[in-house]
Amino acid sequence: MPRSKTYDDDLVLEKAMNVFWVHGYEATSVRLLEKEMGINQFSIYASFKNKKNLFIQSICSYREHVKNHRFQPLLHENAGFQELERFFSGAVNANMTEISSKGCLIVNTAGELGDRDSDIAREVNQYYDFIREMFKNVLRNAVKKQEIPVNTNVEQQANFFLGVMQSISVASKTMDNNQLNDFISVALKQIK
Amino acid sequence: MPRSKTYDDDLVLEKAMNVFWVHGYEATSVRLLEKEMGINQFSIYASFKNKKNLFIQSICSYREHVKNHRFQPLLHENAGFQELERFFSGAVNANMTEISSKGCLIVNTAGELGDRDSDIAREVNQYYDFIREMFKNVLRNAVKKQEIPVNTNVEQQANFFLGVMQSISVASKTMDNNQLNDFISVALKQIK
DNA sequence: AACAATTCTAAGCATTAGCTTAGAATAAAT
DNA sequence: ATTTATTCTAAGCTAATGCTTAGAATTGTT
Repeated sequence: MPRSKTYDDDLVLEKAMNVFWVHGYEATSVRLLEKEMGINQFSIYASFKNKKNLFIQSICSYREHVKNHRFQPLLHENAGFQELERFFSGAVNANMTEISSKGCLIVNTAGELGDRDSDIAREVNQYYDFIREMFKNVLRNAVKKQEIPVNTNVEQQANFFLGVMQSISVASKTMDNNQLNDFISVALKQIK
Repeated sequence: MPRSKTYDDDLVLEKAMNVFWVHGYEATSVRLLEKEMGINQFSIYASFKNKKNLFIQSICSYREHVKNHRFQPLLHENAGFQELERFFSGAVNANMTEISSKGCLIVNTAGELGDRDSDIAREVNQYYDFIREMFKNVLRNAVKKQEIPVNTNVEQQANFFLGVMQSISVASKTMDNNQLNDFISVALKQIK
């Protein structure tokens, strides 16, 4: 009986996610959102309640985006150190191809909002916990495969690489590629 | 002949710096600034031209602040690896004492604005260049003192520690102290 | 064909943003 | 004491912010 929507929620959400990714939360206006999403303000609020909720859903959308496009090799059952190496060098190359790096949406958010908003902070922490567990699993596999020493402190190394990931997000905005390669090169060889 | 000012430019600038440090650039309104600086909007614009210029001068103020309060041991003629260790563990402890870490104003700025504004980006890069040179000097000293191997790639390690510094700024907002200690512990022992 | 449920358009709401201005207050120089 | 240059107060400017609303348009169902 009702009139049907002329847009797809997931599709416009992904476009919103990209706007937040480029401009950050505060600097993204609803006017800009309706322009980039291709729908009216009314529709935005009808589908996503308000700006903050749209942002939180954008974070979820980003999480999926990144699981499919960046973390996939690391999420394989037997992913080890080789996959970890490829992941970080891939992260640097990804920044090289773009004119100015957007960094990681979640890291950007943590930097911009800190824990000022508890709902958003919760999403950030969930994301980090997920990545820490992913790294831990990869490192355990790497030990099994004898790619890294058996006495490796997996928890410690996972926290280290979580920090490295955050650093790449920020550093890719100011460092050039040689500097970035220096950074991940040192970060990776320390474990051997 | 003129009426004399009732406030000190440097003093209110430092207060402005602190507001930007806590809230970031966009989220800091001129109303909030006049409240925290203790002077009227007119006086702000008379003394600092506009918000952006006030921000840039705040960055300079921060640079001095940090040279005197954080980098001083590293800027000593013969500062070596011991000073580097103390610097990073001190950075973690500084975050521990505060309820929620503010991070580093410059790293926050790089994260929030990227290179969207070229004037601000220039200040950020100047700051990073300064720190890279400082690290290089410290590392050269550390080699001389035989605290680290003679074949250390100083340029590479300097870029690494520049990344580490940026990471601490971001990570201190979400990681707890054990996690942060894991991070700098790995970052430091790799050079041995 | 008429109905009913929902989407869309476009205008408008109050609030806040960065910034400016007119005029009173002040203090050093004459 | 008057002048004069400057600072300060307080009000107000335009534009943008997040969000809402009234009403026209559209669609599947009856």
